[in-house]
Amino acid sequence: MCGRFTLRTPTETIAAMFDGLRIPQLTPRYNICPTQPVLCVRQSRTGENEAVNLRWGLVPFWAKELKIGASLINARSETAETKPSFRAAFKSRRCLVLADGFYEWKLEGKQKQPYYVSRRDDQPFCLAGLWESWTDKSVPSSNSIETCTILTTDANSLMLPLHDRMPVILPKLHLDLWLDKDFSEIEPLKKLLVPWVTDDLRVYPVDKSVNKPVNDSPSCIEPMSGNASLF
DNA sequence: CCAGACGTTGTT
DNA sequence: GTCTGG
DNA sequence: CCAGACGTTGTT
DNA sequence: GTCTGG
Repeated sequence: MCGRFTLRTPTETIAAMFDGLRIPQLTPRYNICPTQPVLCVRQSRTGENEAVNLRWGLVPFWAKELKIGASLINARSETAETKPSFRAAFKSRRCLVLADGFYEWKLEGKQKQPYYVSRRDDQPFCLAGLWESWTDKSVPSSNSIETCTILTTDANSLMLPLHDRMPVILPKLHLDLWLDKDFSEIEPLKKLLVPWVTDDLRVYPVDKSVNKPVNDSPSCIEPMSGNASLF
């Protein structure tokens, strides 16, 4: 779940969400895939928020190969704080992954139909994430690579027809606590990782062109032709 | 002690 | 790096 | 998440 | 079927 998402909001709008935080220039993205750079906000060493692009798919610092990250694009919020791959990041390397919609595939007969989930007002939102830094020790003097993963939780009633899990969307009220690298009390943090229950999301089927990672255009989020929203 | 795993998803 | 299994 | 590859040799 | 790449 949550293996593809979008970020098509103008750079200035994202910056405004974080009180004018400096954001790397964005180009609209309609089909963000694992292993690609994704826009994240985290707390810097000095305690200020910073926006950075991180490779999607967390690679634990002890991993031997980068490709391990391809299977760690999501982390279960119920267990992340104890899993060897995630627990260190959960304590002190939490981040937000910026998105304004995500895709889910539903098995319909033999076909997998993609659906797009976004806010009715098309505003962006923050997904709860973890980040990690990894260095390839098999290649002397190689640079470190920073990677991230998106936390998941139970699906809400809107998503349940598609899937039993959904990404954790954090409300503005909780962003600061989630980002605080010096706060490491597990239970208060876990209480933030719950399904988004407000009714401001919409879901509709889209064309299968989103299936191919190479397709990255507004057509990915166009409602499927001849079929009004089912939700 | 050393060796080997360490994750999620969906599907069966 | 750290835990589990042998 | 889905799509696409999945192998070796020798030669250019 | 399973792994890699995007």
